[in-house]
Amino acid sequence: MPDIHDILIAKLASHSPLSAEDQAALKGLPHRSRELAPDEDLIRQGEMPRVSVMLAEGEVARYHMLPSGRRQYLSLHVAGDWPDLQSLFLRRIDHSICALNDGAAIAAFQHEHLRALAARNPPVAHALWRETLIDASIFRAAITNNSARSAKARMAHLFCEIFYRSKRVGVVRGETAALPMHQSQLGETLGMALVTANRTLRELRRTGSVDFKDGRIFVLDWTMLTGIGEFDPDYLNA
Amino acid sequence: MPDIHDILIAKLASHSPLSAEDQAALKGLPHRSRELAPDEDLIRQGEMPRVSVMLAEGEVARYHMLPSGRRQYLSLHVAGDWPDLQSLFLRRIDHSICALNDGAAIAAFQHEHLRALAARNPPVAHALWRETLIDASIFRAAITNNSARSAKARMAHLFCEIFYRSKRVGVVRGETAALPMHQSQLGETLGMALVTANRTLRELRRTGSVDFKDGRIFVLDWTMLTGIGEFDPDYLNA
DNA sequence: CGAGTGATTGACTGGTGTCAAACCCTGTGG
DNA sequence: CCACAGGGTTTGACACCAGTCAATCACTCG
Repeated sequence: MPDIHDILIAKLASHSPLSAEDQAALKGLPHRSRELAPDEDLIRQGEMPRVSVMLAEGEVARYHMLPSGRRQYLSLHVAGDWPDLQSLFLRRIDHSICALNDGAAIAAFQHEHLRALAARNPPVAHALWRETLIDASIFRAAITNNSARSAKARMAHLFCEIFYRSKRVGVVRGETAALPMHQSQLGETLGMALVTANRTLRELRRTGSVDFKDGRIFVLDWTMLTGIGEFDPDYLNA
Repeated sequence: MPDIHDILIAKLASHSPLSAEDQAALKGLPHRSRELAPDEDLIRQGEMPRVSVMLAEGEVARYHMLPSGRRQYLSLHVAGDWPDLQSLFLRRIDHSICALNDGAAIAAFQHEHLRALAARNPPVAHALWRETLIDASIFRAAITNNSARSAKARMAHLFCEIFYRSKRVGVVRGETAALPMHQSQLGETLGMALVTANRTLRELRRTGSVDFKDGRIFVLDWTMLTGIGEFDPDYLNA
């Protein structure tokens, strides 16, 4: 497993300036690492966690569970992401987070340690705060994607986002990125039925811009794909 | 116009503990107040604002503008909300915010003042941070609403949320709350065409649980309405 | 080789979008 | 005071996209 603190600092430094002193303070943060079993819930809707985790490896997803049993995925996370940093200042968490397959490893940081560090080190606080704001920005993009775009554009946009974010943290191999989901889960992310997800994927394949199989995205024509999905990465950088 | 600092402190104190000292510090924050013209954009997509605003009165909405010209509303805001606190730590803002009608008044706080106060006063920082996290929680609810619910449930859920949030800040008169939108805008919020919004509203009226006209929601049967919309306010409190 | 899971396709139905017209209300001007 | 214009709402007709049901195919695993 790669070094937790390296990932942590690389991620925060990628959007927020951190002095050597700030970085040292982050390195001093105690944490507990562990691997997640496939499908294991890291946090469940309604819980009041006392730790926040950074994803060190693999992919996890946030989701809502509706009364009907229908699952709605809210966002996907790659190495360096803090999928539940939201819980640092929310009493009760409104969603669950699960590992998508068997490669996920996390580092858990106690809320009290994070809060104490944030209180005495404003640059670190700002970096973590910004991390949660970029999350919010991704949520906004998802509202628009699932509400205002055609099925084809929606799926293309999702592929673009995951590929782009994976590339930024260096987990893209060649022109393929991991998206360890089944087509039914793709549907539960994009707000469409399994059969529609399958047919939409067929349409996307026909364009020659992208493929998706065995839980991986294969980008064949990035320019075309971003065009179909109206993808503009501005919202990710912030 | 009501006193800005009263609204500010009431709102933050409603979810975060603030000592007398914290409250005094907030009262010391300089700000500029002004009214917004109907449809006036408070912030535009792509800008890099140097202030964040708290809404003192009226209603404003965030939205994305798509290349096609289609508008997607992301969230609605009532008195006490900080619709663009997100910009405090985001370089470039990915969405616009506009006044919905002619009653909106705002108080603008300079980013540097907010950051300085947050740096030297952790409880205030936490309160503001939490404010942005509750925002994110509302975004998540919108993803699920627009992706996984029927048109009828979707609209009912929106009405519930606006009514509930309006009630919490004391702007509900009788059993009606302001939602100063046309049906076409309702559609652009819920991801449906104008005609569908109109027909969905007709269905909701038939249930006898709610009415919507002249930019106001009329709640006739709260229990039925929350049932139709699967509304659970947990995500708002946090 | 059979069982099980996920992907794919077909047939059918129902919901949603588009186009278009009629209606309602309000403000304006003759 | 009435005629008219304009914006918003409501309704109808119709096409089409998307959901459901169901069967088949492909692949892996025991």
